[in-house]
Amino acid sequence: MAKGGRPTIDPGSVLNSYTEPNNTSGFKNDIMDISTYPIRNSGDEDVPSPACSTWKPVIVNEMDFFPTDRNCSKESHRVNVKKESAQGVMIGCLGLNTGLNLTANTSSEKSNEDDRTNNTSNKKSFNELIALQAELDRMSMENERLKVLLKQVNDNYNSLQIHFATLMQHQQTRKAKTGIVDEVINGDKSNGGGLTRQFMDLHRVEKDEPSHTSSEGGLRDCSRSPMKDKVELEYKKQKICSSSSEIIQLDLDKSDSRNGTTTTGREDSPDQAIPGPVLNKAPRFTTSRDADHQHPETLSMIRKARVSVRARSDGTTINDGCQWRKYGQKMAKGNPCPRAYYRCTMGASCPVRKQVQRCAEDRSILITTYEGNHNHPLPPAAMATASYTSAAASMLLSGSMPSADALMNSNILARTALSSSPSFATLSASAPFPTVTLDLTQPHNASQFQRAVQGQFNMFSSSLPHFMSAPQVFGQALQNQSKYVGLHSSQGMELPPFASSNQIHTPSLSDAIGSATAAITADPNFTAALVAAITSIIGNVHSNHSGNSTQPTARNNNDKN
DNA sequence: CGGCTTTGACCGGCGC
DNA sequence: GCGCCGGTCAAAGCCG
Repeated sequence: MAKGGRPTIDPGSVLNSYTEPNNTSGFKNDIMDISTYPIRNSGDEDVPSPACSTWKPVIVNEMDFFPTDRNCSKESHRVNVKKESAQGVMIGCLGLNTGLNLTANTSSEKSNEDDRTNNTSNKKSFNELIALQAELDRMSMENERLKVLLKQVNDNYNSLQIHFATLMQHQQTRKAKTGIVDEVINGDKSNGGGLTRQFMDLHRVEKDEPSHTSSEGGLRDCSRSPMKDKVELEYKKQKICSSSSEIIQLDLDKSDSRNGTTTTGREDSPDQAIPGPVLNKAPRFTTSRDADHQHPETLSMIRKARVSVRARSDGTTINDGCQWRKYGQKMAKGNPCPRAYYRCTMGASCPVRKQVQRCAEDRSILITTYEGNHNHPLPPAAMATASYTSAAASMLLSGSMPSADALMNSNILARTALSSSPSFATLSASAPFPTVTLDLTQPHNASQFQRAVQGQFNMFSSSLPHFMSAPQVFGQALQNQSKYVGLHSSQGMELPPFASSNQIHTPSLSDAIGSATAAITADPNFTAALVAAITSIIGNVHSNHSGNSTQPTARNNNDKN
């Protein structure tokens, strides 16, 4: 307990849990966007899973939602026809003669009370008939609508099936090529996690022991009971369908694991030894170049978009340059570590919140999830590193952000960087709110991310002629980052493993990203923040991996000194 | 005394 | 309708 409050458990000692929900609660709110999946024609053959031939889709071609009602209606009308035809009322089951002959009542020349009674009865029956017909029409329309809906669901299901099969094929191909199955982010977590992790489990399922497949795996083990496999697969597919709109799962570890070494920055060219991304699909957010036409839902989604940072830290929270006030702490299901809720107090009514929780599996990992936009200027310390996660967030929100051109460019960077550094980031729109997770627990993740960004910088910067001066931002960014170091050191923050000894003052990229995430939306000019990100990253790369610092790095070092 | 943390209560969404 | 769960509120308490 840092200050005040009733004595209780130290949140720092037990804080956390990965932001991905656990299996029991991580899927209930998931929305699946299958619109981007390829639509299969009804005549297409089912594509069996390469992992298990027993996977057969259940295709429902058509369904009559009101067979009973319709029969009843027909029968009812049939009766009515008999009943009314004598009075000139023509009624068909599928069509109603609206030119009803209502002159039957005119024959009541006797004008006695019996006739009036009969007329009243006839009119009543007629009204009932009209109502029934209307109801029938309504049901028919509803039936047609549901048919269309069912067809869409079937198409989407088939598309997902193809997509899944493609993923499995991709996995097998890559495995055959590399001989090593990737450990994805949080790959050490066997059963926990939400959709992302679940998807990862699918991703890595091929290497799982058969005994592990009872709950999570089993897709490949076709030697087991086909029926059981089918059931499990269907269940898994349902979970995916219900929870996954899309995942861009990037595995950085594979390049290193394949090489058996940790890449060390500048020696490697950005486009070298980095496999292509496991880009399952494009983000579901369609690109909109017209900010004025943003839908309220989209804007709301932007506000709700979250950036999660996984970083090793012994402190209760990572220092991100912002001021936070804790306003709550809860025990999250599936994680023995409590989740702490913080609110930004730098602005009068700043809506930015963050959640801090320790990873259940590895409590040295602190997961910080940021949400919201700062409505106040940020200190340089926060601004400098805010952009680290800007790229990730921009990728997450690609096409949904107001500034179209800038975001397109930022997406270029984000996609390039992240695609070049698989496993550094996991993008998930499946959660209740779209979330991009930056995993900085692996040293090479950070270094590869830096390297990837660096390699793309020239191309990227050329497309941003209107951006603010990169060296300017760069110098300030690194200067500000250097200020973090002492603070973090005093808080027991660990230095990044990739930082060389002679650069002991180089800030932890994890911390930097943490602070960046906190301030991710602080800058209304998102592109400027993105430039700051690029330049900062480049600076870090140079300062971390090269004694021959580039000018910005040297400048930074000078600033630090 | 102001500012902060702690923590139980409360609220709303969601699934059954 | 009920229970679960995540998120938030606010009173209580602590510290400088």
